[in-house]
Amino acid sequence: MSKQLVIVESPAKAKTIEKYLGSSYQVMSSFGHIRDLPKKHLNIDVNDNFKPTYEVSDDKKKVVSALKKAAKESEQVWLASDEDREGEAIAWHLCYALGLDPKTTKRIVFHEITKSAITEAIKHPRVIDINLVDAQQARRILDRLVGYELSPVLWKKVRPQLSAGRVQSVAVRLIVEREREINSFTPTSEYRVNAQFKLEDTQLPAELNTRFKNLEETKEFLEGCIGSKFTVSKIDDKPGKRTPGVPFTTSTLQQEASRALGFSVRQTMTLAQKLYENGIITYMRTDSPTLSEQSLGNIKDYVINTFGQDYYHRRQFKSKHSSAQEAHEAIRPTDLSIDKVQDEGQNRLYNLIWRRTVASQMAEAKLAKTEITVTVDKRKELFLAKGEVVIFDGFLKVSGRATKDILLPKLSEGQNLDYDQIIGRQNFSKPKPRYSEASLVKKLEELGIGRPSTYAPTISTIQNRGYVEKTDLEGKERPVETITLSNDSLSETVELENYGQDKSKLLPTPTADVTTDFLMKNFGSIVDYDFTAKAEKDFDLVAEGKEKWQAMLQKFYSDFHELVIKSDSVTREESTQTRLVGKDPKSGEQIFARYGRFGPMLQKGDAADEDKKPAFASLPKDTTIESVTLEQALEMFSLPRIVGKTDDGQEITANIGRFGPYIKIDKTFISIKPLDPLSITEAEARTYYLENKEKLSKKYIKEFDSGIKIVNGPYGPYVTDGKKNGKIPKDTDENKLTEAEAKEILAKAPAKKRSFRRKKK
DNA sequence: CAGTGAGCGAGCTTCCGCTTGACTT
Repeated sequence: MSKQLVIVESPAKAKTIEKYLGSSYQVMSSFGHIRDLPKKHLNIDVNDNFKPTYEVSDDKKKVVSALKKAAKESEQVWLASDEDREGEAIAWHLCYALGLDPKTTKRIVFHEITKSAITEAIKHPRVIDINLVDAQQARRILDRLVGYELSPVLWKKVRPQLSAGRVQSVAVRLIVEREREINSFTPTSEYRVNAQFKLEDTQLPAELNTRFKNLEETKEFLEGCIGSKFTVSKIDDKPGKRTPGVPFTTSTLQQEASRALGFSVRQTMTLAQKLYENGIITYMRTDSPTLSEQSLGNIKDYVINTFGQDYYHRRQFKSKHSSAQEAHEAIRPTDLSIDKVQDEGQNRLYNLIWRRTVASQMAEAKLAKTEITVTVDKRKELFLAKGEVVIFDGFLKVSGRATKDILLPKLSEGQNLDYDQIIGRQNFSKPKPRYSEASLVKKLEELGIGRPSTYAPTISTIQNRGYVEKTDLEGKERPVETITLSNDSLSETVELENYGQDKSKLLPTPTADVTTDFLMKNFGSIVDYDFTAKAEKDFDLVAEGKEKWQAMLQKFYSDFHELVIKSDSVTREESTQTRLVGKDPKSGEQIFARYGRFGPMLQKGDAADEDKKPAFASLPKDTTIESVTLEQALEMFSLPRIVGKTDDGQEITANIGRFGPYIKIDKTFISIKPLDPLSITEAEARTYYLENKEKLSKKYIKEFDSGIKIVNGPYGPYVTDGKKNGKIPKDTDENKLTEAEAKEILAKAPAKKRSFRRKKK
């Protein structure tokens, strides 16, 4: 029995390829990387040419032993991991884990999963490209060095458990700097003027080609309009066009799914993974917009058969980003005749992919654009009316992009017009927008930072480490001045406009501010926006065999490590941005604002004073280390504040704690976000107390005499004895559960996992 | 979740990139 073993990265891929290759081939998958640097410790000997220690990852032990067994039973092994840096390294690691010779083992690659591509690949095997492997090792080791030398500096200088890395620290920096830009932004305003001209049975809306600096200039213009003659001076007809979008890559799919469907980056990837596993779409982690020749042919047939020859237009695509490795093709349907999938979320995403793919091979939409110019005889400014009508829909037939025709009325040059009304309205400038998950991914891709498989995890990491919070922001109101000309008389009004609302945006926490400042000051070269791009150039030199990876790393590391050593002399006072706010008039003690172990805080008294422990308090709402005043600080030290009594006579106190403002009744803490403990009234506090009581009454379904409780938890009802929790089976009614049954569930439940909570004093 | 924060010091934390489950009590 002569067997051929082909090893790919993805199990879904393995299934498809096996079909194409026939029975003498067995196709297995490695499930991605199989060996890595162990998580604990650096595992790189910086004194011995950066010698790495690799080991088979825990979760890959089973996979590796299965592959080993299959390899032994095979006559020939074919390493078919992806054709990129990581894929080459996977092939190389496989050689070591399976006991194969990396110099002779057959290595094959293909960019698309089609029968012809795969049989062609089998005909042209090569051996592992060790230069490409070395480029991957350089990338891997550099990331480990940066991550594992920089993070401990943060533990010491800023706060434990923090992390830093080539990708995440830049992502955080982007968000921090954008927020600062927004906060220091002062809106300016200008005045736009819009006219409605009267026609027999319709109106002509037009906007003035000039914007005025202030209300006076606007008023002067409108006064000049009184008694003026308005004349159609020019009617300009121009052709226009619209082009379809490029087939999806991971990043553009995430952006479009967010824009059109409101999906988070993670949601999109989970749904896409399902579609891929079911064979509905091609691989979803790709940086290439390229369509395979075979799929181009299929789309061509589909478009011509469905819409006709006029609607077809062939286009092929290449990535604009130099960092792209293009090991896969674009994300597209595997079979265009599938137009629906069962699951609703998957179906919505699939629809997006289907439409984008087909539209990319369709003709441009043709538009007829019209611009009508209206002159005002006493003024040099012009009114412009713009119209746009689709005369050939082309790709718009399937793209799903809404287009609205703006049809202008038929007019002739020289024709005079009367106005119905002319309105001048104040218009404020806006700061750059905050980053959303999707726009952050877009920015990172532009900078060449991160890879398709890491966008979603990176967004999770910066949130889990407490650098970023996904937040909705309430808007504020501001007055907007409007001046209207109607029937030759002017009237001024002031309206209120809502501005500054934001939904699901990434906001930096104080931790992000302090950490970014620290990194910028002491490790500027690492958080530089070009750091990755520069490193990539070096990796390319290694991949081309022009430089040894050890030499490349040595150059990087000697500079980097020096920064690490130098950073040791930064005082905690500096890294925590300690600021003297003032003196307590009562005790004369100094009050500081600074960044503490749990975020920004206030400190009264000097820590160096051995006799007296300093007092601590939270920062008041909407203040920062820089902005908090002495008055505000003193108020915070007056907390906790006695608010009053509950109707059953218990004392209510209010304070701010780790999780924000709260009230306390006996031993119960109740969060009062967004209220302020300094201003909450007794009545408000009582309402919170009652609501809390009601919630608690619903939490416990039943309590047995033995102390065993049936509780309504966030994942469904469960049984607890205080030490262990047990899940109630779905087919059991929690309301009818007997004590004996509850005990049985508890007996079977696994011991509570050890939590990593901090030890209490 | 649970209402801290100095300092002392034990022992812990941490990177990026490639894959898919397991499944929260």
